[in-house]
Amino acid sequence: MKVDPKKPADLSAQIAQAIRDAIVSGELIVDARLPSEAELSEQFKVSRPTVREALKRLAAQSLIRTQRGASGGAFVNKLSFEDAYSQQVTTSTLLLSMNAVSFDTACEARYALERACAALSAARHTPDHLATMRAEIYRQSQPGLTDEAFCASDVAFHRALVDAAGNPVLSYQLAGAVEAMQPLMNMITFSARSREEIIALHNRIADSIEARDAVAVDRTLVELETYTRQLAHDVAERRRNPA
Amino acid sequence: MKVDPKKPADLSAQIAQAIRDAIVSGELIVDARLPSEAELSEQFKVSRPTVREALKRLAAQSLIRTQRGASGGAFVNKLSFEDAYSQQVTTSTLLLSMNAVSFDTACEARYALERACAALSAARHTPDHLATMRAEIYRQSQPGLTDEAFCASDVAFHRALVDAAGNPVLSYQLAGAVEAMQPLMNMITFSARSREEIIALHNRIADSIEARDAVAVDRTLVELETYTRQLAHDVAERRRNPA
DNA sequence: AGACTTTTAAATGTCAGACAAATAAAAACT
DNA sequence: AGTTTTTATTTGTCTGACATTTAAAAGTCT
Repeated sequence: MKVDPKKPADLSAQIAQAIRDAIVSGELIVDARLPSEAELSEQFKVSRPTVREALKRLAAQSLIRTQRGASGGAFVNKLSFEDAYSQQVTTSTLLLSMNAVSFDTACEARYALERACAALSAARHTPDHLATMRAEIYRQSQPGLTDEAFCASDVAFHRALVDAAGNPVLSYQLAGAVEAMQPLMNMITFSARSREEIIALHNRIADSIEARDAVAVDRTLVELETYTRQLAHDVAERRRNPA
Repeated sequence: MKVDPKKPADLSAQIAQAIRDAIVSGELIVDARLPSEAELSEQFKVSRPTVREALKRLAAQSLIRTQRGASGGAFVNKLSFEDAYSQQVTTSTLLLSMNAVSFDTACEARYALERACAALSAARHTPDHLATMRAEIYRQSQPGLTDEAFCASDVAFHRALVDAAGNPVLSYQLAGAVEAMQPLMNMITFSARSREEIIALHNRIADSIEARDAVAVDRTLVELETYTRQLAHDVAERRRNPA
């Protein structure tokens, strides 16, 4: 591992990249201990603060963890689905908020992805998943629920639907997309009437899942997408022209 | 923004989180300039190296960019789809390699996601996307292509298929999943016979896209998934029992 | 000998101060 | 007015030091 002192990038960025490459390529395996900061600064011929900046970059990506004390140091971190998931949520959320992604675009993506696992969820769901979905539907039907709480429960419902597919890779990818949409969803004020409608659709989805009827799940998700986009459209219309 | 000196986390992690929160909440908007490192170290009552470690953490997530010189400093970065995409690829790749995700699981996720945008791609593709797909198919048919190059072209083909959906959010989510699978795919040695088969399927996909026949695209993707998994299964079998 | 306590060494976390390098704005000079 | 020079600001890097944590080694007592 070397660094090029005449490259434009910062030394700490170069060092971070060198170590990152070593991890991705498998040269450094999970739980392997990196050389100490003092040793790294010798190897790379830079000062300790520079090495530390590089290590913090890697820590920010959950690629390493550090431990103090004797026999401490920096260790290659086993990237868990949860770590990856939370990173994805942060990234997706910012991406949506910073790039003026329209509600329609985000919504379309979300439901397209969700429909991708509907068939698997119908086939493989366990009683657990179904129970979670029913519980969230019940919560959604409680009167006096704030819009935020309603949306949060909506996210939990769809999360359960995705998890029911029993594929952790799918869960990690989709849950991020679904959760990232929550801020956009929160901009919608749900009338009592629209909540009823959504809950009815959720019930149909749960029923279809229980009946292992993939086609019905898909059809209902399409309806839910259409309805959600209609709601957003109405909100936008009312904001433009408050009658 | 404050930090709690008796919290377990490192000061630099706390400061990074405080600034991250300010960005996510919209308190700091895109292209806003953060206070200089000297000012931040005063505000947070920590030294400059500690502030710098915090800033490097944020830079690693593409949340800020820094510029040297007068009127330089750290600026809130507009997270581009490309930045988000490359982060996702890194994360997904590591996730697959570190968690012993089976080929079947990853493959299932990949094709489930890809089929999610097949209908949109059939409906919305431009001549550009189709041309890219055809070009990659042509490249795949060249003799003497290494397995790595064949896989890379495969990724490019599927990338074009996903992009044809015309939804950048979908592209960002899916392309990461597809690309992350490449290392797993590279473990397969493609015989001349299997390449032919895959190219034939690619051709059928391109034809179906051109005909805007969503059902045919979906059906062919299912075939391709089945075939890919069969290939991987054969490879595993041959490795276990080299006849 | 065995269990408990103390010491020690190694490592990260933090700090202070300094200089280098880049860069834009201000000043000086045609 | 246009060009060059100077200057101030800010990040990038280095050196050296001390604080804190932690596991292992050494010591001590029963």
